Amino acid sequence: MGHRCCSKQKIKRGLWSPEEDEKLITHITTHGHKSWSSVPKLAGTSLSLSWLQRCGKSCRLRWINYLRPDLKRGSFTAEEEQTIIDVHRILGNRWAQIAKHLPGRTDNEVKNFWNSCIKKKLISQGLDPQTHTLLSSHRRASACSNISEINPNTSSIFTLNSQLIPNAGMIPYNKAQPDIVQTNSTIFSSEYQPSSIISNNVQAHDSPNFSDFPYVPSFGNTHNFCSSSCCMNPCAVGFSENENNIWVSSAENFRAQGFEGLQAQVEQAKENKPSENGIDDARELAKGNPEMNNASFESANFDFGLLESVIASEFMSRDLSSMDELAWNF
DNA sequence: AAGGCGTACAACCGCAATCAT
DNA sequence: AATGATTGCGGTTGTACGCCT
Repeated sequence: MGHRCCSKQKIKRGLWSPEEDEKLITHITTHGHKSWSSVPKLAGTSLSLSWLQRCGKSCRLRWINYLRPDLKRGSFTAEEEQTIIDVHRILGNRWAQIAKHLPGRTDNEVKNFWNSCIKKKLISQGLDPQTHTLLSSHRRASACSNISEINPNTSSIFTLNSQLIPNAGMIPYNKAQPDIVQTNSTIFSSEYQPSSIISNNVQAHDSPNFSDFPYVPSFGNTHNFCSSSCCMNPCAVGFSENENNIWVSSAENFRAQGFEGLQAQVEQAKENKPSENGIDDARELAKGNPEMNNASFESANFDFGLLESVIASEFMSRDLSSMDELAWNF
């Protein structure tokens, strides 16, 4: 066994001893590492010790993951954890890329933390750790069988459904400021202040004419997001063309149509193009149908953390040419 | 006290990309 | 251009350690 690069040599494996660490640190800090394959032979000689019986690959890994002076040791903070989740939602298992957003952390560390902690946490919240969407079992469990029972006081013809995750950073809608989405992050409050929201997972439970209706127009200034009838996981989110509107889709719709399909629907509605999915109705609403604008949305809840993260990913794809250029300003 | 088990994390492996010749 | 060496990466394994019975 052993590495091909050093199969002829007497190579030690397993955990590193303090002496081995010392040899490697001394060598790297004084000579650097021009070639990792030559490091083992050179390391130790300056201390009049025997050469390091490790292969270059092992030396490199030990230095990068453990001995580098700029590493941040200790447990991950809540902010780091959230960053990992957010970037993972965008990039997937690209640990090296994710680690670049966490100064002092290595890809190995991030990967281990993901596998040992975050993964389990997401699963316990009913989220698929790979797709970040609601697991099918939880989706079924959270589905509302009778919305009017849950929210008997609402007069709304629509109920916007979502699951509410604790500590997701939700702040109640502020009537004085007509932007409907507020979070405790800077993404919405400083950069974008959307004035309305479009959803294509709205259930028009009182009107059979709107049974497959895909959009909801402006919420207006008098509605909030602070009550409790819910079953939608807003997994796909995007901005409309003028960036005053956000559209939100359920996990089901996202899978069925993909991001671009949903965005196309929104754009189609804005351009007055009829479609087979009730877009004519959406168009009328978007133009300001007063009956619809009077609809109450007192029953809507959102997972703002998730919403924010998905929108963040939309920022990335719009503003940056490459995933590698992700720049975070939290 | 000792063995079993689960967890966290360090380290290894194989592969692909990149570099040097 | 071809080829071997090196580097970087993600998946997987191994090991130390704490907890429980």
